[in-house]
Amino acid sequence: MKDAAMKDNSPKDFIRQIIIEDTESGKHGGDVVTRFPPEPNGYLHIGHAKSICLNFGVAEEHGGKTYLRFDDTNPGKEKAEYVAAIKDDVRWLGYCWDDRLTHASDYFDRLYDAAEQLIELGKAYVDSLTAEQIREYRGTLTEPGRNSPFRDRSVAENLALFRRMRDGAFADGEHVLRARIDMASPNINLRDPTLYRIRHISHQHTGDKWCIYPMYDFAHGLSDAFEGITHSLCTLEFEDHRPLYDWFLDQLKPAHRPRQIEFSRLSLAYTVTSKRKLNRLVEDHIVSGWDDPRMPTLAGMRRRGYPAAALRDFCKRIGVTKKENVIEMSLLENCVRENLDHEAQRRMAVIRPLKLILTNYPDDGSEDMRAINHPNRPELGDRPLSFGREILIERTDFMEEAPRKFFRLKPGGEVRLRYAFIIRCNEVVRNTAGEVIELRCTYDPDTRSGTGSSDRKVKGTIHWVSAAHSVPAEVRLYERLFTHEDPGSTDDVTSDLNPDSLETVTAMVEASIGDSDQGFVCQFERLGYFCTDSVDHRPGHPVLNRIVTLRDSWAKVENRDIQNVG
RNA sequence: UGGGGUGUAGCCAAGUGGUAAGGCAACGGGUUUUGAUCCCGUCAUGCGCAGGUUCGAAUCCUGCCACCCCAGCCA
Repeated sequence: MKDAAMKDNSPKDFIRQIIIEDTESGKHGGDVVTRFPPEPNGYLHIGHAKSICLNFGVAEEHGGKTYLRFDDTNPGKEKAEYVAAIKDDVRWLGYCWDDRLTHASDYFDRLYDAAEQLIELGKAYVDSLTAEQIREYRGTLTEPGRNSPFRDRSVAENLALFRRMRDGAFADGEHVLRARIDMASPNINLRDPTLYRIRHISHQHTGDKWCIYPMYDFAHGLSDAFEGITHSLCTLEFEDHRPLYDWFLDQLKPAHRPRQIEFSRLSLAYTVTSKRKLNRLVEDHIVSGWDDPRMPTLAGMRRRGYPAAALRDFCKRIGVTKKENVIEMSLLENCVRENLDHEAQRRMAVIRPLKLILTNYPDDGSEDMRAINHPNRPELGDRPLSFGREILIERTDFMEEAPRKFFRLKPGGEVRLRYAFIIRCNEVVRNTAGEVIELRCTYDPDTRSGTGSSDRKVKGTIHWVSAAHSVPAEVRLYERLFTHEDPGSTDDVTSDLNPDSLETVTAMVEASIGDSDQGFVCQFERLGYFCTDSVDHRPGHPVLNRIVTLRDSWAKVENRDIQNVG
């Protein structure tokens, strides 16, 4: 009964449909075992989140297991720093691999044995051509390749040579081990792919134990088999590799036979998801690091304040198909806002302050207002908010020549200061340059918020902060890092960088922000969602990252107001 | 010019022979002491194109077209 009620009837993507068919038919004894196999050569980005949520999600749905496996077959590109960061990111996203943390390098011994087995089967040989010669012999997309002159070495000779490769008898590049398949195959991956290459370099996990390293195609499918992976989910570019993936299983007949299924990568508009390019931003100090809040990495998004739940929701909403896709930024931001709207307490802040004097308020007077922490969640309580004669408001909340649809403050106009009084603007004070530097207003004492007499309605409500009771905070406002929707099409990402991607300003915020603990997330009324920076947080003078703006249309409303002036 | 994939709205995405779900975006309206949230409404006579089969086609057949991936001793 309870199970039926909890049954998820949402439409299933094609991978989930395959898995349901497999479990119902009893394939693999009904088990579901997946793996997330990153190469530790960089930090994880938003694109990896899709794979993580898919692999861990699909296993969870069937009471299955998921391995976190580091695909570390190419030392020199890989670092222990990256494996630590990847573990943090997967954990942060909310997934748990328990004791299933593995490395392709954990299987180097077994992989080596499998290679010898292939040699004995006559299905692999040591080739002594140079890399360039191998390329020439491979043929082209339209022309078949030619057999290497070393293709027919005897099993004994191959075995001897391969063992000497392992024992360090040769320099890098002198020999490789190749599969003997078909140099004329229309699928280039089947034209005797390389299985092992010589690399005299130390490995982030196995140190100097090995000087030969297996290639992805050879290591991956067998690692899947060793771990009992039932469904090996990978991206579309490996589709052509599937015949090879299956070939190894056909030759070596491991006890367990996994199945590779491909799906399309996530691409996000205006976002670079290439480790090589992201690495360059870090190396060139264009950003402060992999966790710079502008970076599309999971570490960057975490530091920026994106909730992990929002990312999980995003991955659920984008779906899983085989179609190339470009997801709009607005979908991600909607997921973030939706999650934050429920969680974030409301506060007031002023980013571009404009001084406002209440001429009929006592000179040294002050009083505490009550401000609720969340308009839709009374259980989150309220807080005192100090009011005084000198108030700071957002500069854009005042317009001298306002269009009719502008219902914030204008000369002679009335507006409510949220949680406080209705005020009227009587006088505009300018400096010698003619810029507005101060507003002189009067307040209506009968309109105090929360009192019975505060029924009087005005069209606009603006936020504010008391000059005497607010504290400064460093606030980072982010625009998109890249200017083009598909920055991946440009090889030089730096030419695509938005110079205005980061604006740091000092804002005046409620004192309660300055006192808040690390990790505080709030919505500044009418400014967007912010969080205290997990790295730079300083009590009393917090550093705040803007997570997302309130809504895209907000910017448009402001533009419309401005346009209407002329 | 070889092989492997993919085409449903501005962006995603269901749909599996019975008359085009849903989300984001956009637009219009209502509530609101945040121009937020929330609520209501509008948004594909049409499923890459052209034929065909069928009482009936996004779904089946044929032929085209477009786009993506593959020639690392990267993953």
